[in-house]
Amino acid sequence: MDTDSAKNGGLTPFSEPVARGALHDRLVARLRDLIIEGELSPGTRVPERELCQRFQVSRTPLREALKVLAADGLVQLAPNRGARVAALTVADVEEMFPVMGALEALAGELAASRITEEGLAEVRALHYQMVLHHKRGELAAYFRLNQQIHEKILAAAGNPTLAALYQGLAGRIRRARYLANMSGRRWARAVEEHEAILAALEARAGARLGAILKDHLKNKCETVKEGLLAEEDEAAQAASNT
Amino acid sequence: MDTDSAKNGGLTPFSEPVARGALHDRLVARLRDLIIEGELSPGTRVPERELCQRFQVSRTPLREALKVLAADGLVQLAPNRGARVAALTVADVEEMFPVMGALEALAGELAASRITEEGLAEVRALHYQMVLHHKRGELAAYFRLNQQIHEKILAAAGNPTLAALYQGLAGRIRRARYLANMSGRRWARAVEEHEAILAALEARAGARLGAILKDHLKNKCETVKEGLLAEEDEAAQAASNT
DNA sequence: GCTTTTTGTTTTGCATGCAAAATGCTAGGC
DNA sequence: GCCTAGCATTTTGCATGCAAAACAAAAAGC
Repeated sequence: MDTDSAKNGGLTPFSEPVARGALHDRLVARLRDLIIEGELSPGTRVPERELCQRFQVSRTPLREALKVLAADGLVQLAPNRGARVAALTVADVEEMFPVMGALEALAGELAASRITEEGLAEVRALHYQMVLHHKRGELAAYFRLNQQIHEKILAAAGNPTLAALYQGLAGRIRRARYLANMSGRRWARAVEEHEAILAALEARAGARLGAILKDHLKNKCETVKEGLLAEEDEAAQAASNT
Repeated sequence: MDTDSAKNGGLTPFSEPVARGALHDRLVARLRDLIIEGELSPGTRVPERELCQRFQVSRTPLREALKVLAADGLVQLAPNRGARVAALTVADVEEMFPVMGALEALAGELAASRITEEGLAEVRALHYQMVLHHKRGELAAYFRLNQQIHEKILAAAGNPTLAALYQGLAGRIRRARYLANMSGRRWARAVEEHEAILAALEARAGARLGAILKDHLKNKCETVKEGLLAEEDEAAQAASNT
């Protein structure tokens, strides 16, 4: 294959000279998007040279960005062998989900006791808008609101360390979201759980909220796992067709 | 002041040409030690140039190492302003302790159901050796064994993601350990808690172990906080004496 | 005397160059 | 025909060089 025509897939018509801010930080964000969107397939090598040309930057900032992403767990760095996009296996998700469950449960407990009336109102607004998106079957918009709600709760917990850790994990599985096609029943159940979340938050029932969130996350991760399995099957089929 | 005579403080008589492995990785470890040992005071700038001379490396790998440490939260990177050693405030510890509590509680739960008889025997051996060190008043040795026990539990949980996250946080407060001088009562209590930990682990009582660990960690962090407060007072006194 | 501006120095950030390791390929041996 | 050894190419890792931004200090203005 000649350079970049294959992988770009039409998404990036021109070279992308990123604009403002600290270069390596922008690269981190840019690469993150590339990985999440699946443009950089998991398991494949990260073509350092190619990306340099594409982003019109030298290797130094790009390498720095890769280091950061490696620390975040999105890529794996082998000495003298470059970077590979970290593959998100089902086993990985099964590892991550109890951890995220514990973290989000803690966030819920803290948020229940610390959230302001204003914050509560914001969550409520987000919640009902999300419900609306569910009714309309707008999955992407639903996901967006869903994420915002969880972020609000995390913020209300008032614990940046907790938030950072959670966001790190969430970032790693975010890619899987792109291929998660929730069944109608699962979706409805998720919305129900969100009703319970809001109720617990309004009642400021920390322990209960924690338990609900833990459970909610468990279901969410089941969804992710299904999507991942489907992807793996797909990949296996593609391999056998070669 | 001329170059490096002031800050090195006599601790490093010669230049330290580190030996084998990937350079930037070694630098990460080296800098970590420097920060933990307190040679790089919190809040101060990390003298990039100086460290380059000291380690006989160029700025590129050192900068990469700093990026990694920043991702770990040990240093803070300000754009165009370089790196500062992240100060560990009491507020930080108060943020981190509930998170570590949640993580270690989860680790305990998982470990209780997954630990092998052999693993259990290892923990038991470590535990009783630790008790011995307590009786002899050997604080440093006690700390080492203590840490090993927690690592064993973490390993027994069989969840590398969880372990990595916990180790990350533990690494950040490790520095504070260097100045934590436990009172006799606190120490005795910690040992008692460890007795309970071992008992719960042997009984494979996951939930109970989780609760104990959470509590144990709470006390541990109280100790750290006290040490930190003492340090802050010390710093304040030093400042007023200037 | 104090603030403010301007200039000089240091430091940071990025690009480039070069040596070593790894990868892929070809030729030779079994 | 298959495996192995040798070589060429690519890729990684580190060092260095240069421009811009930040920091510090001195001078001008009020």
